[in-house]
Amino acid sequence: MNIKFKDGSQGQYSDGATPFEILKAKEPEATKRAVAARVNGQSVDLWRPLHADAELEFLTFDDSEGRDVYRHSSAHLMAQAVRELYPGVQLGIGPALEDSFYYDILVPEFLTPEDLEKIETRMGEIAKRKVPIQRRELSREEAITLFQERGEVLKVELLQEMEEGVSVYQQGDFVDLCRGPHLPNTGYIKNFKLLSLAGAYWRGDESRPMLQRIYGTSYPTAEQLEEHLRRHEEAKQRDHRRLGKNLDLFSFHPEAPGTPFWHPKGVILVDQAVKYWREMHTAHGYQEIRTPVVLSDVLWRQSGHYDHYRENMYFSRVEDRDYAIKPMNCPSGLLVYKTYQFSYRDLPQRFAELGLVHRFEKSGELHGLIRVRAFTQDDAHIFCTPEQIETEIVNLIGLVQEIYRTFGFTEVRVELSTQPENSIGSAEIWRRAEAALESALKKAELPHELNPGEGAFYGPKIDFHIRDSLGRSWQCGTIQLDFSMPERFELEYIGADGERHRPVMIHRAILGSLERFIGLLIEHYAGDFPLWLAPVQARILPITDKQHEYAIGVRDRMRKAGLRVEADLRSEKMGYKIRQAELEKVPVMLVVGGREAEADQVSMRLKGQGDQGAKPVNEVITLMQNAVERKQQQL
RNA sequence: GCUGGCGUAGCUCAGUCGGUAGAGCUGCUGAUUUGUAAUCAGCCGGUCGGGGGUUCGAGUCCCUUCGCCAGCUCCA
Repeated sequence: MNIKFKDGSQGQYSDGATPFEILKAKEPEATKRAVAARVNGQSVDLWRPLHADAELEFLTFDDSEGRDVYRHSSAHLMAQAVRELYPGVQLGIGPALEDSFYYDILVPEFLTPEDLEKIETRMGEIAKRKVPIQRRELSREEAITLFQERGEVLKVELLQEMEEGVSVYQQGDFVDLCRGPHLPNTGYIKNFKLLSLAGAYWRGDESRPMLQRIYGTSYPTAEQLEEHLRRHEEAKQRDHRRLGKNLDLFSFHPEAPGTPFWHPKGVILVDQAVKYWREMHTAHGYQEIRTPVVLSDVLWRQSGHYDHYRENMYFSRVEDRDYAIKPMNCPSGLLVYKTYQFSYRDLPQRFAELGLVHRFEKSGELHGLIRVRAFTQDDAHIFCTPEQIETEIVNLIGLVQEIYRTFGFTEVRVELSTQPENSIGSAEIWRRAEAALESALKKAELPHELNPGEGAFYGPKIDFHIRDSLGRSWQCGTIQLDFSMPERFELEYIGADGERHRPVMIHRAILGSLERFIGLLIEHYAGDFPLWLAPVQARILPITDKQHEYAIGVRDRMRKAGLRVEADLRSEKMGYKIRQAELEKVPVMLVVGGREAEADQVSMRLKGQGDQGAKPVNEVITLMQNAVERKQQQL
């Protein structure tokens, strides 16, 4: 048979040759790196015999597909070790992740970290034996019998939902239901580490039993494994909860779980972000409103929140009347709109609101600033005619991107979420709304993923996601198109024809939650904020107390110039004061000794960059003002 | 909410087998007057998350409750 290779070459091989044999004949050295093959675009085992002409490619750990094979086989190796060590276990599923793998296992006894060590040791033994990993293709019936005999009820359940023609992989006594491909033998898995242990519902369903999920990672070389663990350690250092405490930005207290207490430095961060946000919104034709936090339950019944969002809401009852604490700002926006009589000439109307909303979250879902129970949405509701939808949304996408860029976020994932099960509005309305969002995304040339069934209950949405330090992705911005609320609240505008028409409503947030956004911002910059955001922009460090008066003078001049400046007047050595300022991540340190005081100068030291030499005070002020003005990432 | 883990001084953490709670940093006082990442000395600081129990005796063992962490589920 004739085999074509990716490099353009081709060769003749006898029928039944495996990719491994072909590679060995062609390029013996490369067999060490190959983990799987791709035949006519489909990934297969290196030991799968070929029987027809084909295009052949080899996958290594450097390909994401090859990495998945490596991790997937690692998961099998781990499962094999667990089965050998703990009788009576049942396997769930065990896929590869981006840079790790896991296996969900039903274990009669709870595993402990010590168990992980035992499992690791056993994995090492099995790997050393280089146990061949073999594929077998079975009928569904045969597979069900096989797993039933082995007491693998979970696998049988999976099989019952699968199509005819399945494959299993066997290594020694261990058999697993799996599509593959896999490594040729367990000896390929050389460097691995089991990372953590957690519960996970079987098939992600709260009502099903909880399995134990074991996470691990594996690499071909020890250096790569070390590097992975080091990166993980580093990521922990930039965790916003840790930095928030160290940098004195905010605190949490059991008296109000899930709601941050902002400290003075944290407030500066929030204020700077809001100041910029206001400038941008004014420039883009928004007007700001401010509405109540506690509103009558009658309103929430009318809006549909009572029926569709009640589990997440807080309620209050006074003087025999029921109130709800707002989980969203939209109903208030609608009430404001209704106080006006708008003509088509007045639209679009863009009402922005920094609204404090409360949403009840189950205790286990809270996470620092990123997942809280009370947060400030940088909300806005745009009321427009149906014809204006596309332009509005395309412009909005541009605004979102510009604002993210200013904060240094360049890696943003975009999703289009469509009608959920629990929703209001007719099928026709949903179809129109979804089509409108799709065409706006197309026009804006924004690559995006589809997230079916994840829209808001009143309309589909475009979501913007940002990753945290540990690689978890969080929704920030959102653009939601809503034909239903205007209907429910009977909004109107007067058209060119003199008749009453119904406007369309766009709900949108860019930062999403101020709290979440600041949390992600802290992690993004690892606390090293650009000058315009830094809570303390400069600290003046006099060498002896002879310069105190001069230092205070410089500090006050800089403050009058609009800069956030402190002076460290403690009787400490320079090295100590610098160390403190560096640890507190103050971007600019200004050392003043006798020489500087004499010449109206300061010695400028930049955080992480060291001494920049003496400069006139006015020059430093101008330099810093410019960096703030331009929102420079670096001074 | 669920599964598992963790709560000791303001912070980071020790505390063995159940036998009188410890260190460093911070803070305070004093000395020191310092030139680019830790000057020295002394002092203060604790209902061991809360409540209950076992015990002659509990930071340590048991129950319960609150909070936090990882993951699951759910969401900005």
